[in-house]
Amino acid sequence: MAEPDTVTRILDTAEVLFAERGFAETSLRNITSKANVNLAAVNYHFGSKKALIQAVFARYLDPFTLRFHAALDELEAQHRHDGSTIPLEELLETMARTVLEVPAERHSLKVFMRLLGLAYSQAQGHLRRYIQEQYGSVFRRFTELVRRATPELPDAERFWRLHFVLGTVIFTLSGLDALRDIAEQDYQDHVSVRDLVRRLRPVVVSAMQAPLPELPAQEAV
Amino acid sequence: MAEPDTVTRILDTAEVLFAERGFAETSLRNITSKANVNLAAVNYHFGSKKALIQAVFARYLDPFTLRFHAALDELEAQHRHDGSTIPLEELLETMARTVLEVPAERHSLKVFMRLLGLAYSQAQGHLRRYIQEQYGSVFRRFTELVRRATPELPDAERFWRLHFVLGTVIFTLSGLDALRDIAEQDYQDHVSVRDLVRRLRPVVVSAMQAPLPELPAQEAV
DNA sequence: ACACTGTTCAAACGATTGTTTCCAACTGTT
DNA sequence: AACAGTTGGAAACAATCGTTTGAACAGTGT
Repeated sequence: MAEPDTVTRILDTAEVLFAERGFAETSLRNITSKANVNLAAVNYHFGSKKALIQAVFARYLDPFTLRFHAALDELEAQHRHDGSTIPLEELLETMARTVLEVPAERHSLKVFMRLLGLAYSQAQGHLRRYIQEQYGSVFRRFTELVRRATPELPDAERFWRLHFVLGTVIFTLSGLDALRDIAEQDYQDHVSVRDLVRRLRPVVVSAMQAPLPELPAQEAV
Repeated sequence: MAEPDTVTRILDTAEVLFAERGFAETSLRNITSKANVNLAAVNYHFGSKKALIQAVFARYLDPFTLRFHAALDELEAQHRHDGSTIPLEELLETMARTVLEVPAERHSLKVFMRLLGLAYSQAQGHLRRYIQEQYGSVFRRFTELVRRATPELPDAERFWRLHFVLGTVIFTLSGLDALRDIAEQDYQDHVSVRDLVRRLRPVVVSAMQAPLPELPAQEAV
């Protein structure tokens, strides 16, 4: 088998170690020694550790945004000539399918989700800002379609609910290994990622379609 | 005003810095200089940085478990003499009330939630293990009550759904500041923590009561 | 007065971090 | 074959990390 080139070996090793231990807890020496490349290679090829982290994300997110845009194009085309709005279930289904599809090619979904979870829980959130700036457009397109699919929801309410379910998905899938251990020993429940997605589906839909909250209690202190 | 003692000053400063920047990214020198105590004070009073982190959690979780046990006692007593089972909404309501109540006294709920989020997203999860071991009993008691409140759910399904909503709550409240910024500038929506809890209520209830997923791939091996 | 306790302090320890330097090895063009 | 430019590698860089040390300090009891 032909050895992958240095850049690829670094990325492959880095994403696994980052996912396992976090960014600050993973040293460049850790990565380079496990990847069998020289320590200086990271700074040579990527410039800095921070740039390496962003490169790891880009390798997942670039193909994801591409495919997701394509999938949304197709979805919109289907519903254009009959003039119907895309139902919420189809939107969520499309997103789920794309998320499952992308890393399945070469990388691991578990790693991808763990990285996303880390990015969002990251301290001052300069990673979250990077993701928001770099990939915010596809997210805005998605939310606009969700808006048309759920006209009964006030804009602010929909915004929060989308983040509620985002939390559910990222939290669950990024902590998958630990949760799976507990589930197996407590309930003899052997669950795959696809099982989990199947379990998530009705929960997410119900969450989005939940009744509106009662009117805000008297604000002001 | 009387200066709090050294231990308290360290804890007060540490929890804020940990919540802002994470555990690995916050150095002891950072904490001690801001708290106006000597660097060696941390190792003297707590033994190690890891022990300090656990102490920060204990200061939140110890009073929480105490009050939550008491609240559940009261709830069970109310429903004992009329023989009814405690409805899910009341269970969730009680938990929410306790969570809001505890840090309100002296510390910040935002900090508490951020710490919880960090603990769960933490790498190898030795913090999660610590929390699980130290405070697992109150969580098990709660899940057992939820079990009686939702007899129609298979055990495994309820387990996963509880973690789904746990993800929603922790993810949302721990990333509150960043999300609030976006919400305000995009929707002129000024939310307080209590607003968010009000918004969470119907979503969480609907998520727990969502229809069962379509037929399992292969349940019960 | 002394000894004993718990606490604070400045200084240093060894280890590890991200990054840079300098030279050898290689690649492709002339 | 000779050169120029790119890539690889071992070593060193300065900075920062958590932790330890030993002395000074303040009370308390005898």
